[in-house]
Amino acid sequence: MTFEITDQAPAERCCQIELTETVENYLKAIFAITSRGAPGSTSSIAARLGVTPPSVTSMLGRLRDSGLVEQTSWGQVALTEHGEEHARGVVRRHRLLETFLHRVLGVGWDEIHEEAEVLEHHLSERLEQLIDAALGFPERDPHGDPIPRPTVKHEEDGETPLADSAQGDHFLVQRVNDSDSAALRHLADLGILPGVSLEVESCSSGEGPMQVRVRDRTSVLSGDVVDLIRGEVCAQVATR
Amino acid sequence: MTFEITDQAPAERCCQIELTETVENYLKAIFAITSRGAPGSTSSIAARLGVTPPSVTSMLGRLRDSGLVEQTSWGQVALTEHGEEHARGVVRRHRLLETFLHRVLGVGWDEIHEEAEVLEHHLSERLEQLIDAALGFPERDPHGDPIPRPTVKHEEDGETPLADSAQGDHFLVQRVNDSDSAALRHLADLGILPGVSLEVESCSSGEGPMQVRVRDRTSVLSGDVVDLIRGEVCAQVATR
DNA sequence: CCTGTGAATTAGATCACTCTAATGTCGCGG
DNA sequence: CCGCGACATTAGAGTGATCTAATTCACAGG
Repeated sequence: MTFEITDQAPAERCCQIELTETVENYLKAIFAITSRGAPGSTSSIAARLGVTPPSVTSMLGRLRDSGLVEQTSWGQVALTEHGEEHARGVVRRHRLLETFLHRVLGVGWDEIHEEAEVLEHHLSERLEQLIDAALGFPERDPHGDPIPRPTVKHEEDGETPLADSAQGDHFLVQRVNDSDSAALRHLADLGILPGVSLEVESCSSGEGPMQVRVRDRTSVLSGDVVDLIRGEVCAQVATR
Repeated sequence: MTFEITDQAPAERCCQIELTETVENYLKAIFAITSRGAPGSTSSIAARLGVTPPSVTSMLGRLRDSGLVEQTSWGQVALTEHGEEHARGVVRRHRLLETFLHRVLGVGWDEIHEEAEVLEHHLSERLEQLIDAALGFPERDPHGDPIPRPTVKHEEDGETPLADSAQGDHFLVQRVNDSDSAALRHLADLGILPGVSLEVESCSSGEGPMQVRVRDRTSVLSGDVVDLIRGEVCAQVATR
């Protein structure tokens, strides 16, 4: 029986840890996992970051000591208020950068993610603000994902996965997960972008591939690709 | 027809060391020191990077093993061809970024250095090229420093230090060292920018302060500030 | 109620980068 | 020619981030 009380004052002894790129990536991973409702397990974090579970355990110890995460049950963690704030900041910079690179430098829809993935950790607050202003305080990035305002909570995952729609449904694409360049190119080729409406022509039960129609073109999307798309199921919709 | 393809990938062997931010900063420091003609001593590198001499010795060992520097005599190093190429790449990205931040985001003359100092290590080749093109392939950054072309050698230090000019000389400012924000603000206040011509009204022998006139305004520059300015001594010049 | 299984953790090691303290090496002035 | 001062290097240690291998833990099936 361990003495896991750790009731040390949750006072403002927040940041004894250095917010390195590594730490930010851990926070971002935990944020991404837990904001979808999934529990923040050691192995899920390890899988997402491409490291081994022991590495995660070790880092979680440091994050816990700095008050950025808290243990909820055995092997489960959640971000504290502080940790979530930092994580949202990283996401904000990521999406601002994507928007900036796309609009200002013309970097392709499918390439901005990798660039932003690096730069998000090295953008000063000043540049973040300047970019935000230069873009006219955008609310969504080119993939349709919402750009969190600084320190203001936002709804990360309001939309429905495409996989949840049924045959015959009309589906308004609002967001496309940006982590896979090849998939993004593929979707762009098919005309599947945020703001585009499509119709579900057939779908296997469960999580198989789907056949969808965009305007007059029918395409088959693999299950993996389907999982990247979120939006709204619409009873009746006019093609935009 | 001979098949002399044996030596096809010599570039592959060079990088057994990871080009981390730290390594790039060492290369940049050595480049900055040796391109001024000074010998690359352990302590000068240590001083420039704000680390202790033993740290430098240790890093130099790794750089030597990777063929990026070579020992010239006791405690003296110089960049190899490879090392210099990398160093110039970093300088190129630094100056491109300064130009970009200044022209596109309107970041102040005196603030771009700190931002570029971080971002230079995280700019992909693709973004480097896009920024270069978006700026119209600039040849000099906002401080007047030349932007090296990729892989093409350039003359780093063709100009004369202001300190070398004599009383009565007309001096065309071409470059202002970008490492000191406060000095840059001060010089901008005095109207001393690249492309501006000034007249030396008086100077102490050696390296003391100087009194200079820009248009109709006379200013006294401390020795430290004088050392930041490079340009050309002109017999006769029209104020631009 | 016990045990097997899978996940989490601990143990022990490595590598990069840094430090302080101790030692080595050069070159110059007496 | 010797020693002294300045500089470089070696020795030894610490931190961050990672790994593999061994161990511990929680829970479910028999």
